[in-house]
Amino acid sequence: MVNDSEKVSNELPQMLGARKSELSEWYHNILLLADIVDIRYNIKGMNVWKAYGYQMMQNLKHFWDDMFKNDGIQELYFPQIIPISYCEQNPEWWAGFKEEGFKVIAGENNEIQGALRPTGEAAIYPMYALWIRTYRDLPFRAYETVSSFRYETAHTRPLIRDREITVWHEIHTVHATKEDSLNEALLHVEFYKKMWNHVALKPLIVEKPEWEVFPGAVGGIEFYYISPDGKAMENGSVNILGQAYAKKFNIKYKDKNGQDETAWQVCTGNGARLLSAVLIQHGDDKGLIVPPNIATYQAVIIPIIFEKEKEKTLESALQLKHELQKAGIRVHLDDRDETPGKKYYEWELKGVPVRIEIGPRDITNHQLVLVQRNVGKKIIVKRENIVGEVNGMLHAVQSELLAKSESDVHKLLEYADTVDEVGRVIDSAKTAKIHWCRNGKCYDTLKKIREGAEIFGSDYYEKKPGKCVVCGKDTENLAYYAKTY
RNA sequence: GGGGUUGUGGGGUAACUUGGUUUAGCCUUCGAGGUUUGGGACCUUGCGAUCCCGGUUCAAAUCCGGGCAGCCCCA
Repeated sequence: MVNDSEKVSNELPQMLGARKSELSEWYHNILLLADIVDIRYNIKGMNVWKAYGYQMMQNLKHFWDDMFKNDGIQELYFPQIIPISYCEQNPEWWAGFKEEGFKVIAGENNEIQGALRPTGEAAIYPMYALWIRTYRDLPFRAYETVSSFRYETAHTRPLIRDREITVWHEIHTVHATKEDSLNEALLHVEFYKKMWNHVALKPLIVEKPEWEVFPGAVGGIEFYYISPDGKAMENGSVNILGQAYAKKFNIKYKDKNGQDETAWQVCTGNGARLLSAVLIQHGDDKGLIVPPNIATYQAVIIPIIFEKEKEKTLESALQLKHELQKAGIRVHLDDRDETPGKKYYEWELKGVPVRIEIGPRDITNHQLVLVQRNVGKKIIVKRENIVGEVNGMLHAVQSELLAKSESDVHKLLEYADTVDEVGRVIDSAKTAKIHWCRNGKCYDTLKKIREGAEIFGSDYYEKKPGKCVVCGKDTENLAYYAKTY
């Protein structure tokens, strides 16, 4: 095998028009150029999924479909419109969404028929109340994958904050006891860990501050992505609902003695936002790097065509494609009549993890050239070993991306033990790790340190004796403070 | 929610300040034909734009108002 690292051009990426360090512009440009979503649909906060991007999203969806269903969680589908009668009967709930809610108007007098679901509970829980009758019906575990609609007033960002939140899954489970519901929540934390691992991302797993848990609920565990600019992005949450919703929606069951009991609930949700974190985390100055697990194409074959041997080369390339497909590798043969260089740049921009070059020289020597996208490593392999070599390279990309994500998170966290230090950490585009006594006053003090920054949670696992960064009180609680998306 | 700012072919831009010889220029992309093809090929040729509605004016991409959309900052 030959090792021949590619030179990285110092020029500004021609197609992309922005470096990774100019994150906002980079992200904006790449969505369109790499065919993820087209943001030019003329409704604020609504985008068109393009085939290349949508396939990635679907690959991710298939992962969660399998994971949930293999654990016995059934998939359901509820209507997108919540009846207006429900909104009227629950004025408190509706008040929370009145401004953020899309209303559905129809009929001769343009009456409000309902609202596009801003969240699933109002569609789902009234039905749960009908379905759940006895302890034998519990646990009841179901999920759906749909869109949610919120008329965001703050500025929208494609896939991160949209008015139509697409490919959004939410699990809603119902249990007989508090203990059962807590166990369920722990299971969902494990689900999400697996999902993040699948896309080679290292999450920060935190407990919500108690006042962000809505009244009556027991608690919440959230997954956060820390982006290269040090900002924190909420990206999946597990809500331990307690009995708050069950009481409101009248979700009861008869126990073994025939007594009515109120149920306990858990819900979780996340969607396309996870893909946005994947794109942002793994991309570089050349474009995207898509983790092989969800890549639309895991490998792309570029035939090196010379006029004399054109047919022979294309035929070999096609054979290669069939062989790789047969081995279960998602592969694309780019047989367009363009120069190879142009194709290299395009597929690098689109983030295909492995490139395979096949030309007359390779055919003669019974070899192929493989290039690994994330590091630019180029190797020559024997033709007969191609399936193993490609799979090996795919595994390498997947694990290298994960390792990089882990080290990046590590680099972006900085412990601070004074308020001044906290400010300095934020100014250096990082997330501050601090001791915090969980007191609201100290929380508010910190909120004033830097505009747009706040404590977004406490480490779910790590505890360590120390003193609150604000008041100096003893605490074992380690919290995170950052600007948030 | 408040403030600022921008809108010109698919993408990036020039002309806008001072309204008029601009047939709205350039780069890129895209189509056709040809020569090519181991890191963004070349030649010939072609298609494609002033966000929408209204106002001022002899005349509007250019000035004014509103709408919609984008971006930035603040809540």
